[in-house]
Amino acid sequence: MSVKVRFAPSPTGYLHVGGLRTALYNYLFARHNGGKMVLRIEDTDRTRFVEHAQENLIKMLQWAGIEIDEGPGFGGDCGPYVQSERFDLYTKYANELLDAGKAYYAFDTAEELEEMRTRLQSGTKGDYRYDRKNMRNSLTLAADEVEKLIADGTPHVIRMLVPENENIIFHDLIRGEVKINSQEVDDQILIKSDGFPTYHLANVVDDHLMKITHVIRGEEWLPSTPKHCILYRAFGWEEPLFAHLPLLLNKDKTKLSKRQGSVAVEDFKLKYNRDAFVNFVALLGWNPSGDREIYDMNELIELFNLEKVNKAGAVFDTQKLDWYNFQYLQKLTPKEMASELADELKKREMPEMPEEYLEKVCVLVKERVNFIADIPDYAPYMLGDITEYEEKYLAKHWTKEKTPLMKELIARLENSPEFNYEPMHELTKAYCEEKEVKLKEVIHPLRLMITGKSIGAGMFETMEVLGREECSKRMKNFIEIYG
RNA sequence: GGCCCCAUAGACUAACGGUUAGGUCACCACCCUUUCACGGUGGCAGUAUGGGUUCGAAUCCCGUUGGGGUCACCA
Repeated sequence: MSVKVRFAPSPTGYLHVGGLRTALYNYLFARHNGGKMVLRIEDTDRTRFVEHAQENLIKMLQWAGIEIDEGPGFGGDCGPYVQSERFDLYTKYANELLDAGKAYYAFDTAEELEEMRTRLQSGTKGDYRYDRKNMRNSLTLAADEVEKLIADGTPHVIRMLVPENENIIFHDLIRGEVKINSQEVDDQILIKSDGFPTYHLANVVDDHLMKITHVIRGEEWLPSTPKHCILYRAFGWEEPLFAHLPLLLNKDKTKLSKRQGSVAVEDFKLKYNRDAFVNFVALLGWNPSGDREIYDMNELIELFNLEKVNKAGAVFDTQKLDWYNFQYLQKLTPKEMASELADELKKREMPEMPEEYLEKVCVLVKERVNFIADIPDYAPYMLGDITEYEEKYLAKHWTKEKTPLMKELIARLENSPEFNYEPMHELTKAYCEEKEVKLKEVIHPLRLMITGKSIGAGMFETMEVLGREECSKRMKNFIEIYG
């Protein structure tokens, strides 16, 4: 049987990085096995629906390079792929369970349930499960009474009838055998009083109908998997294979959440290189063995397997992500870098510059920044006039006494036949020998004049990019102020 | 609290009974050097704990401790 997996998010806002990783693993698994990737939108909670969330979800998946084979707007034989459009299906299957005596109606109000919980809580066990024997439902009420309540339009839900004292065993591809006694499983609501299904019902029905072979999802679903198993059994359907992925964690090891930093993929999209981000996320919880760190999408597909997915959660630490960004930044072409830099300039409302020039700037400083967007801060002097001279640097490397020495060097540099690295370097070295000073003695003052900062790329490379005219202007300007 | 899952350095991880426990990020030092980086070399730092099983355990089993997840008419 060919592999078919699904990513089934709720359209409740942005795409969470944890969700993206789940989607990525599903995708890698599907592609590795020549299978299909389904996108299903789980929008059964109408109160949490967010406009445009679906489009955003899809946009982010596509940005990450995750291709969808079946889903809303992607075609496929098992549609529709949006649960709110499958409404009738769930009612039909719920009724099937009702008829088979594997589900029942319940008429309890929110207050009654609340009461029930406080009552159970005060008991010895701390058991919050639905007390089916003492509540208002079709198990405790007479048949004609139930009929009447429904006919009167009394709000009601459908609950699944969990078998008593039965061991629910399922095999998880990552965790091995997991066993839970049905005593621990609640009589889960299948159909809410608004007629919509809950996640559990919709999920099981859809996974079955869509012929999903592997359910790969986050570990937070592990505790409710027995419910799903009970449903598969009640319907007499074959269960898919389950794989519960380790969670992505905050620094304090709790489930990754918004409170402790960005978790929206769109935020990362703004800052990070796509391939760097995917590479990083792929290796959070999975590793193909070996000492390599850099993998492109095709390699990830080729190497991915569920057996090597870890069991323990992984802290989402952006420090390493920054390093990945640096690695991928080095691989970009000058043109790609220049285009990013141009975008950044625009964002900062800085003057536009010729692409050719920006390319040179990027090549000059790329191994000194983790992000292209850092360049305007790292080397503002490449993108505009010098606004200040770093105080400490000035104090350390400049005194008025240096004026004659520097003036003559400036004159020679200005007249260098080629305003390039090599001749200027040679010229300056020769000058230092002649004057019997170390190269450092003149390079620091030069850097000060040209950049105003103590850090930066090689001096003559920097001057070459800036050009003869600009450098000449800056050197003269400096002498005028401090000479 | 009940149930479930998990446990290799600060972080990500390798090891699938036999290694001086390997790699990467971060941090530190040195080399390179024209400052800062890059690069190179080296360093810091780990099998939570107690028992078993075994000739031999990070690896298998049990207990303990610790952490997490989950217990909704949310997914």
